[in-house]
This record gives sequence, structure tokens and C-alpha cells, in this order.
Amino acid sequence: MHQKKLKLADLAKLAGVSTSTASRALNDNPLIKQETRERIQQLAKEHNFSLNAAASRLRLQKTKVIAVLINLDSETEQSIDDPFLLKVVSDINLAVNRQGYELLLSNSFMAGDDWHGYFIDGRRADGVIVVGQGKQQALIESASKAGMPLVVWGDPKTDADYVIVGSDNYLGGKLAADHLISRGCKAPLFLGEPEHAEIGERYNGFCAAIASKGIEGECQLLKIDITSQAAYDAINLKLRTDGLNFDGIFACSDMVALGAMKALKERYVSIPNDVHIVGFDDIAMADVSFPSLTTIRQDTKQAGELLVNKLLAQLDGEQVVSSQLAIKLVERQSS
Amino acid sequence: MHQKKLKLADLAKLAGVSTSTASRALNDNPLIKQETRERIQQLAKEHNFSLNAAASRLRLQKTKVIAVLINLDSETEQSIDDPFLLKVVSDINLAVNRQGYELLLSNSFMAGDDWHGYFIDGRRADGVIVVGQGKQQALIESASKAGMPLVVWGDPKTDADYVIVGSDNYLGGKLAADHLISRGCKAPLFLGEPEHAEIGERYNGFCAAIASKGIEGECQLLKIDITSQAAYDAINLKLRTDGLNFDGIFACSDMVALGAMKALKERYVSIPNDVHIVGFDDIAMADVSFPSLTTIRQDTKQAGELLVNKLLAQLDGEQVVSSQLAIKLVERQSS
DNA sequence: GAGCTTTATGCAAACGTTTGCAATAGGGGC
DNA sequence: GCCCCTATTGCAAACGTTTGCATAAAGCTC
Repeated sequence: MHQKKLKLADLAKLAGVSTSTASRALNDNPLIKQETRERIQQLAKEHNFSLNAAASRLRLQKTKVIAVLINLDSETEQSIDDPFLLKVVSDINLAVNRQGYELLLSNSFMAGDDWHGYFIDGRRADGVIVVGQGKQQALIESASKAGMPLVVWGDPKTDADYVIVGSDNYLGGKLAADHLISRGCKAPLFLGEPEHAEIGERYNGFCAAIASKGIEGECQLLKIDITSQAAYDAINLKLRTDGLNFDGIFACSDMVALGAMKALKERYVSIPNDVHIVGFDDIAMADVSFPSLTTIRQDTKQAGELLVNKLLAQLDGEQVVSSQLAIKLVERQSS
Repeated sequence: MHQKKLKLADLAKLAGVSTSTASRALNDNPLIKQETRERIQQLAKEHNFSLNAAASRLRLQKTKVIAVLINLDSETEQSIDDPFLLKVVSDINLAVNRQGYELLLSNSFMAGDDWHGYFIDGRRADGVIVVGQGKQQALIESASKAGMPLVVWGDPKTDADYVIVGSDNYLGGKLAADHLISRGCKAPLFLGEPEHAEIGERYNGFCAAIASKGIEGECQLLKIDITSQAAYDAINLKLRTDGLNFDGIFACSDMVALGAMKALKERYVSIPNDVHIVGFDDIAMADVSFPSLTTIRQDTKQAGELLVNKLLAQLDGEQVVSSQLAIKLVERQSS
């Protein structure tokens, strides 16, 4: 079994110094003689000593914790299942750790409505990264107004007074459209829900590019949830009712694209011969699906870094602005 | 901007009571008159008051936090990308929240080698859930010996003195083998790395079932990393060198199965006519792939609940034992 | 109305750090 | 030998809760 927990005072006694000296030694404070510092650090290591974070946070009024708030769209409590979102969280985690911070994984369920109160006043975290603007933009707004250090993963073009990091969704939509047109598409279809900020921008860019190329007839829109199941169902229904009246799909996410592909393949619609498909995100599956999926890649690694850096800059009192990540078309077999 | 943070003493003053009364009122302590309790709780809500968690933790010697430690196999710092793992984490998160705890997302990188010291002595969490036994079972072992409240997601058959929750991997392997045989497979192939505890059990169950059915020749084994890319490469190589000398695949995970499927499809090997495939996990993609993937489903929701409940039971001083989750074969088109 | 129990509240200590300030010692200049 | 300066260390307060114990008021018994 474990021996009783050492506190700083015990360690100090072992070393024959005062607690203040021990504290400074562990923090490598130059006030303390180099030799003493090393001796105490050595001693701490030998005894597996670690500071009581609770006490330290209380005293310092700083937690060294960043909360990641997954902003679930649905009111129903449910686990996240889009691999892309999880990838983003995972990359944020890495970036957070690299800066010596810890990651509190939270969600709208835990935090309630008063985010500032819960996280900041409650001394649970020093700042918050919100993943997904969701439909509760009001909550983000009010937390930001209350002075909560905050960065949001979303669409950076959104007119908001909080800091947003996200991909250039409009350009993404445009690239997808240009690509489909260059492949000869005459009747493109957009698959997704433009009410959602990021997806809305993708839709706008998509439509604008198509209009500018003078495709006859406007671009078709099929509003669905961001799940492969919804896409599968929607495409199935559409084929049954309208027949195959499109020759290109731009899906708002890879999962959606994959769901659509499945429906098409089951009905022997050839990809890419009959229908060209472009997705969004570039999750691992995009490369593994057959045919592999052409898609717009979002750089989650850079996103993680940027989100964290901007948040830390805010904590340092710097003025920070939204920024947009470059995206890029990855051509594969589906188009 | 936000007004200056209220502390409990301020709230008490507003209510015209002492801090102790305010504290008890907020915790619904029956010592305090019902009416007073309600009045103070109401006041707290109005003023968006929240307790300083750091102070509370210091005083209570309890954090109400559970750490989830992702035990990455590789030494290289890298983000997790298997959707299944992330699903597990996500379901743990739900279960943790449901119990009123918070989730600290951590990894072997942050925690160093002395997990007990870091999490427990450091008062960062009350207990730890380790996801993935990985190759550092020694670290788990020593943390457990040190008395760290701990539950591990892994293979419950492992002979260890810490508590493990996981699927019945051996049975999973057996089910997969029986299924492939019932489909007429004569030359099955196992895709995965049996050194890994969970996968090893799947392999054992698989081989045992095959041997008992008297398939001539032993079961082929292709050792690969648990990624779709590795599977894709390995199957490609194998087809080039050995030709198609197998007619069934049991992949250690769905991602691996999907990678293998891609390689086969690219070479016009028909699934399931030429090769039957069974995966493991039942991630969302299994249903969306084409052909959809027959697989052994792991119940992550139940896993999350069980992991958390067992951990909390430990915190309550109860004796807890490992347990095994039921799994089930989900038949789809790939077999 | 004295004594006792019950109900409701307040006082003050403790949790384990960090840090401003004071204190001590040693060294050098004169 | 005295003074001052620097280098190193220690003292004690403060961070904001929670809770054992003391207290006070009120109700009850006889």
C-alpha cells in the first residue's frame, strides 16, 4: 500500500528547510541556491512527491486547466459519434498538453447555462474552448460578454464578438463546386443543413460558384442531419421519388458522403461515372472507403494548436482575433 | 463585463447569515431551516454564484473528478484516431457526468510514470479509468499497488490484480470463426497483433473454434498494427506474393476490416463471394460501408456505465471484481 | 419557572500551497 | 571595526471552503 501522503511541509522537514524554501525550490525559483534547489527536487522525486493541485489552485487563483465544451446540438443527452469531432477534440488535447495545461472534457449538460460561473468563477478551468457553435449561440455570447476567456471552433465568418477559429468553409464550398463542374457535372446536389453556421457557408460558396459558371437550374438542396444514416435514408428516398436527377453531390461531411455513397452503390449507381461525390473533413475513412472519397481536408492538427494558442494569449491579456484555416481539396476516386 | 467574483462569505452577507449557514444551505443540509435553505439557494441563483471548486476540493480532500487515461501504445506523441476508442471515451464521459463527476482527459504523456502521485496525491482526480492496457502494464500494476482507485478497459481474462472491464473477446473470436465456417470458409485468415491482450484473446478463441471444427491446415495469421492503412497494405502485399489463398478474414477491429476490404475490392475480389469478412467493434462505419460489415458488437454504452460504477464503488470502499461484457455477432453483407 | 430537549445558527480551525516581507549571514569597502 | 550590499532562507498571512463544537432560542415536562 501507499504510505501516507507527503505534503510540502513534510518534504521540507526531510530536507531540513522551511516550506517556503521547498516551495520555491520546486518551482525553480532563482532566489534559492542552485544546489539547494537540486537537492530538494531530487528528494521530491525519490519520494514520489507531488503538489496538491487543489491547494495550489486555491492559492494561485489559476487552475492550469482548459475546458473543452462539446456543444451538442440536440437537447437529448447523447454521445458524440462523428469521428471528425472526436478528432478535433483529440488534437486539442495534444495541443493543450503541449502547453502544460490539462483538459477538462465537458458539455452543455454539465455546465448548465452560466458557463462563466461554472468554469471560471468555479475555478474549474482558466478558459474554455467550445467545439461547435450549435444552436445555442446565445449562451456563447453571454459567456463571452461576462468576460470568459473563450475560443470557439466554428465558422470564422460568423459575425460575433467572440473569437472563432475554423476552416474557410465558403472557399471549401467553392472548391467543391469547381471540382464537380470540372468533372462535367450539370446537376449538382448539396447534402446538409445550411442552418448550421459552418455548413451554411459551405452551401453559400457552393451555390455561388455554380451560379457563376452558369449551370442551368439552381443547385438542389437536400436538408438532412449530419449523420451517415440520415444521408443514406435521404438519398434512398430521393432516388425512389425523383429518380436519378443529379450527377454530383457535395456532402457537408465525410460521414454524410459515405452514407450517400452506400445508398447509391446499393442501387448500382456508379461512382464516379454516374455521380461524382465530394465530401468534407477528410476523416480516415475517406481514404479507406471504396471508391475512396474526394474531400475537402480540414487541418485539425493546426486547428488544435490555434485554438489553444489563441486561448492562452487571451489569458495573457492579449487582444486576439478570429482566424481562418486554409483548406484543400483532396482528389480521390469518387469524383 | 463581469462583476467581481462573489465568494461564499459575500453571499452570506447578502442573505444576512453566516458563511457556515450559507454553506450548509447550498448543500441542502437539513440542519438549516427549509425556508432559509430555499432563500439562500434562490439568492445564489440570482447572483450566478458558484462555489470555488479549488477551495472546496482542498477542504474536502475530494475532487469529484475522474481521470480518463488514454494509454497510447506508441511512444511517439500522437492523437488517437480509431473511432472506436473515441466512442468509448465519449460514453465514459456520459456515464461520468450522470454520476455528477467531471472528466479529466489525460494520457500517459501528462501523467508521467507515477500515476498515483500525479492524479491522487496531486488531487487532480479521485480515481482513474485507463483505456487500453497497452504495453505498459507495469505502470498500471504499480499504480494499482500504490492503492490508486482504478478500473481498466481491456481484456477481463487477463490475470491481473486490478479491475478490468471488457468484452468477452475469446467468445468473440469463437463466434467469428463459427460464422465464417458456417458460410463455408475453408481457409480463414486472422488480421491483427495477438501480442495485444484483447486481440490475443480474440485470436485464441478464433483458432480454438477453427481447430475444433477440423479445418485442415492451421489458421493463417497476419500480424499488423490496428489501423486500416496497415491492413490495406498487408492485404495488398499478401495478394501480390501469395495470391488469394484465403477465403475468410476475421479482422481485429472494424477499421482493420475496412482497410482489408478496400484492398480486396480494388483487386476485384468479391465480398462476400470470394472472401467473407468479419470485423470487431461495430463502429458506425460498419453499417455504412458497402458491402456493410458483419462484425462483433461491443457495447460501449454499457462499458462506460460499468467502468464508472465500478470505480465509484471502489471509492466507496467496496470490493470490486473484473467483469466481462456480452458481445454479439451482427450479420451484414460482408459474410 | 427550572431543567431538559430540540432546532437553528455562528465561531473558528483546518485543508496545503505561495509569496511579501523580514531576518540572517557573509563579503567587501573604507 | 563598522557599514552596506547581496545572497539565501524563514515567518506568517492569505486563498475560500466545510464542519465539529459551542451557543442561543424556543418548546416541552413536571
